[in-house]
Amino acid sequence: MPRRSSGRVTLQHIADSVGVTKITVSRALREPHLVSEDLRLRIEEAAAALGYIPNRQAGALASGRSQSVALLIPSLSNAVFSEIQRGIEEGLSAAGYQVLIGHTGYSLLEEERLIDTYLSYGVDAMILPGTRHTDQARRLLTRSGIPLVETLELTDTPLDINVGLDQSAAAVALTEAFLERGYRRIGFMGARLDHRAQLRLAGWKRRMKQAGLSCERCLTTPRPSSYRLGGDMLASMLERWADLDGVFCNNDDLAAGALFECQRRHLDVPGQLGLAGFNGLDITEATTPTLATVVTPRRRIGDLIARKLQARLQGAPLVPCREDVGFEVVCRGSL
Amino acid sequence: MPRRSSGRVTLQHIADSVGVTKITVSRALREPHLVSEDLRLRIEEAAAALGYIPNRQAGALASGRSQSVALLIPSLSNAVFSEIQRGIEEGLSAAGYQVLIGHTGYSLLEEERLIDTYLSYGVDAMILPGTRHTDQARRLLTRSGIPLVETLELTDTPLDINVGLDQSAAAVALTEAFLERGYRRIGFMGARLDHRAQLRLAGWKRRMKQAGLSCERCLTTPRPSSYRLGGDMLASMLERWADLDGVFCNNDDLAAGALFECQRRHLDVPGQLGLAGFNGLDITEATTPTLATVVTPRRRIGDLIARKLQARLQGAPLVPCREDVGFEVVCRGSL
DNA sequence: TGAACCAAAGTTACCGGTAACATAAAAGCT
DNA sequence: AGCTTTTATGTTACCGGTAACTTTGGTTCA
Repeated sequence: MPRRSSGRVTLQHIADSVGVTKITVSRALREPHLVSEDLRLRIEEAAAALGYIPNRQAGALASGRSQSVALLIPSLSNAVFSEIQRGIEEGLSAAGYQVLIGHTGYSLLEEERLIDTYLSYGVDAMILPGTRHTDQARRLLTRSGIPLVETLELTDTPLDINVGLDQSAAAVALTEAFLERGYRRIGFMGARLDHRAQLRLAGWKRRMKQAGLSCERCLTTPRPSSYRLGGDMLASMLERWADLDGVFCNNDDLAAGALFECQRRHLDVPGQLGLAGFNGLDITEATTPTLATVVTPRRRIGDLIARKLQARLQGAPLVPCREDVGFEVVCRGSL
Repeated sequence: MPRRSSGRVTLQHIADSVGVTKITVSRALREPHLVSEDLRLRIEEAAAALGYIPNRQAGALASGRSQSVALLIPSLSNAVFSEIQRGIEEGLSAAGYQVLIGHTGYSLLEEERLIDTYLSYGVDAMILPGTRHTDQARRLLTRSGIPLVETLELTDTPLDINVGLDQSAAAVALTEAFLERGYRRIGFMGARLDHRAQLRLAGWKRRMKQAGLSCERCLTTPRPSSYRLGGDMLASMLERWADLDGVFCNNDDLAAGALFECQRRHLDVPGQLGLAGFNGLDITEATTPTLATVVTPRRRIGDLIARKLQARLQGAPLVPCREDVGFEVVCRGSL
């Protein structure tokens, strides 16, 4: 296997073509003010003419900074993250960082594997979904010494920066909305229960118990959530608990699926059955009727993460912090 | 700014602790069969005990191979890609490759920028959405000499590997389905027309003209597609062309949004208006009625890309090739 | 006029690995 | 036994950049 000495243009090539040393070229490209106007122009010209592409691996190796940040998300198909990501990316790319995306498939073990991988890529910071990690993951993260962000949920013991919302309180508030409207035999439907989902389930249970109501009408599954699944689960629930008068769906996809199933059965929503989802995705405003949900300020989460992280990357000290971005219960047509 | 000589464990540390040179450690970890059993075990033990994390930048720099592949997608929120990606990732991660995801935001210029970035990361291959690129992008790609994949659409002049389907023919076939069912005043609705969408529009037009029907009932917008937008656009179209009897929606999101709008207006689908989407996402099987669509074999595309790419990465020569994965028109309840 | 300073380049060493070749000891073969 | 092979390890150089320090020559200013 021969070395790839291929056609790749290096700093040295530019240096030779201009008649200087490579460090001068490096400076001209990174810190132009340190190089004389005339020379700088000749170097830039030569770089363009030769088609120079910097080698970030070499740069990162030499400088100890990779100018990249890892963003771990549970699943690419989880729409909740696309807006968060947009905020992060806009903020960080302006500061010259590249965002590397990995997805954990909702598995803490896979998260651990990814942490290892991205550390070996030398990322300068890492953004994680959630606040629960394997012991080994915690060890790796702590040892690495890089800035960290845990997001979506809140914790009392953040590793570093924590930006999220109280999932459980949000679930309580949404359950409250059911109660205010007179629903009593309210069920809960959840798929692929990650920690956030479990917190929401706990919130629903808490509020139901507090109201002296039964929590038995609860159906969960480890399968990934989808529209179809929402419909199937609703069917099961109606069969099992014929007196059901409302369903708290763990997320908007399930809620939409449940709504479609109601339409199929000519079951009036919200008259015969109240429905609500969680997250506030686009679809909740589009269906007929529109879907009640808890809107999470995802874009703001992304922006906030970018801001906080930049400060840390620029040397702000590690002071574990916790930012509650809040939530908003939106009661649309389905309640 | 001090060098990050921090606590990071290197091959040398392991070597010192075991009493060998670092190349032996390197070998023990990468090519275990070349190192004696006893020594190998001691090295592995030391590596684990010290918490060694390899530095891929250094490895890539020295070997000229980064064991990573860039996957460019138009948008993270585009569900069409999540399955394609799953196939790619499963195939390539088994072969030890890391998939780096970037998103172009449907912009060829942004794609060009990303190509530059990922080349500077030294990726060993690149997977691109579509077959159209800026001149500069083509130049960069060709010069890089790495294996390339262009996907989703087909071209007669692939850069390297081309895996996709004939978008225009698929649109013709779907239009055909409208015609067979007696629809005549069929409109077309499209948002954020990337090249694939334009090809579909062209297919619709072709078939309509061939049938001697009008193509005037066509509404497009550069805005990103969403459920809401589908509803809004349908409203505009109904206002403008009161006699509309069917709408070919450029994708499933728009189709679902249009369906929701019909429900709001108590407009019977498919009785008063026929609807169809494109891609075959989960939602098309969930709505009431279910949505007609063209199902694209996304998972197969992903698998095929992984297979073809692996061959190239293992040294198969560059022989431009074109793989047509086909499509399937599925007429569900909305037609 | 000469010490102090600054701007603009250059020298050297090093980041943490891997390739390619070299060596030493053990094993196989006639 | 002596020669070739094989196996297990080491030596050296290099990948393509950057940090830190040094050199050179011109300015500033008392």
